[in-house]
Amino acid sequence: MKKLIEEMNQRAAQAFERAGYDPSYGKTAVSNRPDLCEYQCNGAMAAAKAYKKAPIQIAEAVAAELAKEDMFEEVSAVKPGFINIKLDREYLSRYLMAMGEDSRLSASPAETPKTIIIDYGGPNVAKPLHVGHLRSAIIGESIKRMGRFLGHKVIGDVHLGDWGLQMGLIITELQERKPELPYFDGSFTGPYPEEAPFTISELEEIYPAASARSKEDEEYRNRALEATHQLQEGRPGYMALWNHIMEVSVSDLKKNYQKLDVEFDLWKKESDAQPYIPDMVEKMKKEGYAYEDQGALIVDVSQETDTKEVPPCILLKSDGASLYTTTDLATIVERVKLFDPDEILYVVDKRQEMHFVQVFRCARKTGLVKPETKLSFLGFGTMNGKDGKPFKTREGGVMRLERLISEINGEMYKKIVENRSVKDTDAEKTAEIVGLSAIKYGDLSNQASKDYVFDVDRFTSFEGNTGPYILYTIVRIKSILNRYLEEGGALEGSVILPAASEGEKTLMLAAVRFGTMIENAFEEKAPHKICSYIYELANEFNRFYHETKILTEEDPRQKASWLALLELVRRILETSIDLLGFSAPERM
RNA sequence: GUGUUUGUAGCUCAGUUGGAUAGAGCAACGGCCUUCUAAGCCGUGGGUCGGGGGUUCGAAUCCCUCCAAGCACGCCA
Repeated sequence: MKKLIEEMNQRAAQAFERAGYDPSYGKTAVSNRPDLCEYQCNGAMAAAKAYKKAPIQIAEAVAAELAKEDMFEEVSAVKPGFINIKLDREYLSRYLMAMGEDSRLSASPAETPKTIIIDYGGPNVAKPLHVGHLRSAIIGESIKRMGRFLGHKVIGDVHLGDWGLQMGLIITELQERKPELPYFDGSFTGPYPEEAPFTISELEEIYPAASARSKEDEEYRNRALEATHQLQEGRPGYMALWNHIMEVSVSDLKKNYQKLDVEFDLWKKESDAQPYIPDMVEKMKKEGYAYEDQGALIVDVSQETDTKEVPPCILLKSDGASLYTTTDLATIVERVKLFDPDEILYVVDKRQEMHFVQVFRCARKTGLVKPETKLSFLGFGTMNGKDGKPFKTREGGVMRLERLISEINGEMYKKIVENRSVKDTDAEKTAEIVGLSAIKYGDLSNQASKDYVFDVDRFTSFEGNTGPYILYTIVRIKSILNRYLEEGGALEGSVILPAASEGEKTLMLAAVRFGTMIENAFEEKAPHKICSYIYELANEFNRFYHETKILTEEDPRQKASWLALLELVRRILETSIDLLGFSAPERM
């Protein structure tokens, strides 16, 4: 369905035309001065220059034309040349009813649906998820949901790190500890044991230990590098170990992502891209893109316009092994082959931006992707503690995601039990739902690209711009709706009457903005715009709620109208939080 | 050093892509519950939008410059 603002723009354009001006000046926007008007059009001031006329003169002429439309309650031209607009109440209520009929709540589905692969997650196997993985998961999941809501085909890929040096480190450390295992015996002909020689917790302890040692012990590090290389060459014992690591690790990862309500369509990994490397490298060599430099095989990706030096892409190290870059390029080859995507979006720590600039340039230059395929990078900032430094545990270590979640849930549980008389059986479940909203909303309400302060106390608060506040508002609405239904009321076919008060109209005007908001949020890959929108909508609802006694209203048509409005607001809020990646409980 | 990002109220953040008097929340203070969840609502105080220059009817927003902080800069991922 047509969005209200589009309808208004069209009328404004016509009004400009009728008044003798170019219709392109007829752009309207939500007012930034709600005390003066609901919508504004500033086109007269822009037109003043072109037509060499006083802006107020133009504004008055256009306003006179605009006032003829029954869509508006009031149109006026003000001082320098603003055109101030108030919407007609009947028009508004009719529009809201139409919105209620629309499965997308007035958002337009994409004209040309695209296939978009989102690469988010990026955890390494054998390493526990820590807070660094949180942002990628949360932001990526939200963008995935937004894209789908707008009709795109969005494929989420976890893109596991299973092939780099960390695997060599684990193998080396394991050999150090249990040299008698057959995996290290080059003459062993198999079969290898079916049972993994470690548990997930052992694995999670092995990696950091190995990583720490490799930083101090050069000989050890070289062995790890060699093991990595041999794994990549397909040495049977190492492959068998790799399989064990994968099994143990992936099931653990799946469990953890599930807790976050983050779901990947693909559980692809770096190693899946390996088969594509030889041909890709060969092709780049043959076509003259790749050449040897200081023993390594590189592709120059610098451009004339660069304001600084962009180092070349290293395809193969001097020892012949591939790297992160190689794998990412080969992954692009694989994705193009399997899905022919219109866009590949990487939701990654912004510190990796340079790496992706190189990869994208290389992929374009060497023709890995079609010229029209978009390769985009959404870099997010660091999650800091209250001290403004990267988030750590109290002891100064890396905070595991599991622990963060359980601490938040514990905090939430305490508050719920303190404040309300929910049955104890519900409290824990509710704490999980509300806790997740606290984490996700706390993250997503900030601009993705900026660093932000993760403040447990603030995020778990029920006051202010927080997830729990939004949920509380939804629960309030649901509670009224349920009561109404229990009384035998019905929501179907209700007529939404013109706003009976300013508060109600303000709520309605906020509701109407959903469609433009969500399209813009997806366009800009900006979940925080959903947050600020629903916060505003929730505020307007709470104001309305406070001044309006809904269930005791005596006029049945008015009552039914308000409930229809509440149902619409509920749907907008619940749709929005679903797009953010969390949900609301029935009670809290 | 080069490049890049950021700098808005005591704190945490918005700012509809150049519009009117820069907004929220927290914290502080003061009101509102026999009535749909007070986990709420209403109000008060709080600002040289890092500094300076420029572009124009109009700048937190665009350009220049300086200051401060973060981050990245060839075989880690």
